[in-house]
Amino acid sequence: MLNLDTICLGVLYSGSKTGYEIHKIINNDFKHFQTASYGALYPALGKLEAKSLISSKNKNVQAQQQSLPKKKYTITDDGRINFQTVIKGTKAQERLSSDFLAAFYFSDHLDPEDISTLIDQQLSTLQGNYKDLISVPLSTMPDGQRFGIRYTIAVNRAATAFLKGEGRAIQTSLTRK
Amino acid sequence: MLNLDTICLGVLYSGSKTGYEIHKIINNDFKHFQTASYGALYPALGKLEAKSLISSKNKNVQAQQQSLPKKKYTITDDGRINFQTVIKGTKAQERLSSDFLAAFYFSDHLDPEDISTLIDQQLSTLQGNYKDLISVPLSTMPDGQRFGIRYTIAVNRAATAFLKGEGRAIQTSLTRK
DNA sequence: TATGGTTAATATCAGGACGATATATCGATT
DNA sequence: AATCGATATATCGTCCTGATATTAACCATA
Repeated sequence: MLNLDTICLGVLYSGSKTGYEIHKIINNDFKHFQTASYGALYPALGKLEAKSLISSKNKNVQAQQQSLPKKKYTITDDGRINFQTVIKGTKAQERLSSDFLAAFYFSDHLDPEDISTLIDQQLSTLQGNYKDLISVPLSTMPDGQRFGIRYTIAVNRAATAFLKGEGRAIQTSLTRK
Repeated sequence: MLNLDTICLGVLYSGSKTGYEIHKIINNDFKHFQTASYGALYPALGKLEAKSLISSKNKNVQAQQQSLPKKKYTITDDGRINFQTVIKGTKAQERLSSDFLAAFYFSDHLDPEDISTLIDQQLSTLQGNYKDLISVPLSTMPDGQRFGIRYTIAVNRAATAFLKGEGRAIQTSLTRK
């Protein structure tokens, strides 16, 4: 699986950014396939800098001995080479971890209201994601990125349709017990 | 998110099992929503036993000082109570981490053959998953579990259909560059 | 101009989880 | 008797999450 190091290099490929900005990009633009916490991000950036795949420069020049330095990170030539190599070797792996499906697997231990709540929560998550996905400017983005968004929309639609069509049925079926 | 402790309790709820058996159940029956490595599983079982939510017994009685003990784990009454509580409080959260979509996001750095390979790999993964999903005995399983399988099948079908329908188009579109 | 609230920004830590590696046991076939 | 695949436990380095803490910059309004 791709690790956060590579994702960071990919984000920095198009221009220098602060850790905070990288975090925002990953958890907004990439959120349908990747997220990252600060607890993972800053160590990753530190490691990349130690390996000279990125470099950093303080935003405020005179703020030498500031306690929180506010750096801007820039990808190096080595970093670009490393990214190209890794991304070309990437396999189409993916991993889903779903509490929604886990809860359903163990639904013997739930009562009908719980089932109802789960379906409502899942539908609301799906609809939130959908809203985000259709709001991205498809026409102005690269083909590969657009393809990813449209793939994700197709999957999202199927999930929503299934829940809307069969959600009620499973609730009544489970209520009958 | 549900952690592995709860998943283990859920697996042991229906009967005593070895760590190896628990691993097999999670990575076969649960694989569409959860996986677990041994490196996560054995520490989790140790922790659960320390908390008296499960107990263990050596399979071979006379094998006291055996180097690898071969234990069978059993859920305790406290374990059952804990599981019921946690599963009832579960929210419909899920997290996808996809190298397939990440690679597409960065497809500027790939050439047409790479794109081709990625789509083939993803289709083959989807078809493998599909085969597994339709081979489970839907008619004899609890409603909640069947619902989860059918939901997963619906999503899988949509993904496959999208890739089959539009995969060729994206390849030619990216080749034109 | 001060002050105070929101957003921008960096950092660390405990606890979970993965992936690789090592090792031991068992049953069946050769 | 040998050996091979399946069963089985365990640990370690590394990565990631989620929580928490702290600091800096920006801007409105009193």
